[in-house]
Amino acid sequence: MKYQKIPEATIRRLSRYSRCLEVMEQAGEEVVSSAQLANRCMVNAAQVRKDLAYFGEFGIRGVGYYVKDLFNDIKKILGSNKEWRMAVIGIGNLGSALLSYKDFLKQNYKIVAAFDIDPPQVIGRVSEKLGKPVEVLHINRLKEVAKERRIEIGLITTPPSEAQAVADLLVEAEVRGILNFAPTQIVVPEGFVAKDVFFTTILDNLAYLLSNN
Amino acid sequence: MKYQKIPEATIRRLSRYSRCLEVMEQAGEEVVSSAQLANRCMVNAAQVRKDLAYFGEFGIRGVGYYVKDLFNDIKKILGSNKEWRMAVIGIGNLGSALLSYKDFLKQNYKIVAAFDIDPPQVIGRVSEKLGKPVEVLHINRLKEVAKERRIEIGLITTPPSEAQAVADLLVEAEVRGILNFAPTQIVVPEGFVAKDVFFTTILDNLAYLLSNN
DNA sequence: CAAATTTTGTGAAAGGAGTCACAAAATTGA
DNA sequence: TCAATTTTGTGACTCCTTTCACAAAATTTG
Repeated sequence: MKYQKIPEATIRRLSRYSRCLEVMEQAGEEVVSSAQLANRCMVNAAQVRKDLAYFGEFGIRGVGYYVKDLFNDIKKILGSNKEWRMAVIGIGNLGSALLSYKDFLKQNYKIVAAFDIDPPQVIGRVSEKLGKPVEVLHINRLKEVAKERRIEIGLITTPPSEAQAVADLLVEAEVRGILNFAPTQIVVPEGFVAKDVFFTTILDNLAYLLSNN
Repeated sequence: MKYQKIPEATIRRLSRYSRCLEVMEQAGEEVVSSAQLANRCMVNAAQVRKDLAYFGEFGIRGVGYYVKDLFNDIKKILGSNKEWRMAVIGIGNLGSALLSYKDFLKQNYKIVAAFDIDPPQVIGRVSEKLGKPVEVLHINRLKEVAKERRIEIGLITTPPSEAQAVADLLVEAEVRGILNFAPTQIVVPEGFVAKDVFFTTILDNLAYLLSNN
């Protein structure tokens, strides 16, 4: 396992394999071949093996992969075996949706704080749907609370005009991971990671495919 | 402009260029060079020119691109110049969020219908935030209403267990574009387009980057 | 009006990612 | 125990995407 740059596509696929393996494990399946896994995930069998090869040898020749072990190994690779503590900043519609997104969020991603800027009807409101209730706090408490609750990921759901300012606050609070839902590109310093989720890009993509088929 | 398969990455970047150009146009900028545009979008200048070259010649040598014209041309390419009429199926938290997502949705993507299965507290409820109010209807009216309101894109925000069934309904109703937010892979026949938005994949990606830096 | 400057459009080169094909390793069965 | 079978791990190949580099076209300047 000598070092190589790992393609982002590989990481995305690992996440997919992980989802499949979870289902298989729950279904009581014990062993899976690269061909079977590939089938379920709609990819090439060699692709599955190549992706895994970046990180080591997980299979047994002539047999395949032990579902349970592979599932754990992939989670370890992705870092999704640990619990990630997240904060939502901007409690409008999308922020509220995320706060009660139980069905969509895997158990290891926990929202443990929520912030907004002042609207009195929001501050202090409590979301109880996801395990422990989460109280909405004023944004000026971000730094203090981030430390206290060991927050590692911030979800930005403010209007675009505020997104970069919020990102700066998160950086200051040493929250190293940012997922930005506002339709504006976020910039963060070295050592931090920001991903933009552009809703519009996805729709534009769909529109293009619909227009040209 | 002879035919070539256009990479999906190109389409994603065009959407990005489009967003930048919109801002530039509003700022009153009239001309932009590939280098400037590339800078703003964090890509290579040759990349910008190559991407555009798939579709024709839009620039003037020695000058650059007219912001307004290029913006229009790209919208035409993407099919985002026309109005797209959408329906949300599954009015839980995420569905509700989408219904009032004004800030995040561009003007040409309009939600003109909302469906759910039976919960009486939801059916008949009206979302007014986005221009015209949208009443939540029972899912069994999907086919009829889809035709009536000329719906072209369906947004699936049901629990994962129902997602494929809803997709099948949309196919039956000849809604050709599907954006699926449920964490399960959707399959549609030839001639239809389905995109999955896996929230968890994005978070896994972030977790990986945070764990390995 | 011609030389200098700018910037596009594009062929060629470089770099990555995906697929193929097969040796190596494990198992099964006679 | 050994041949047949299965399936992994991986080098080689192919295909696709990005970057480079430069001729061609337009503008600006003296």
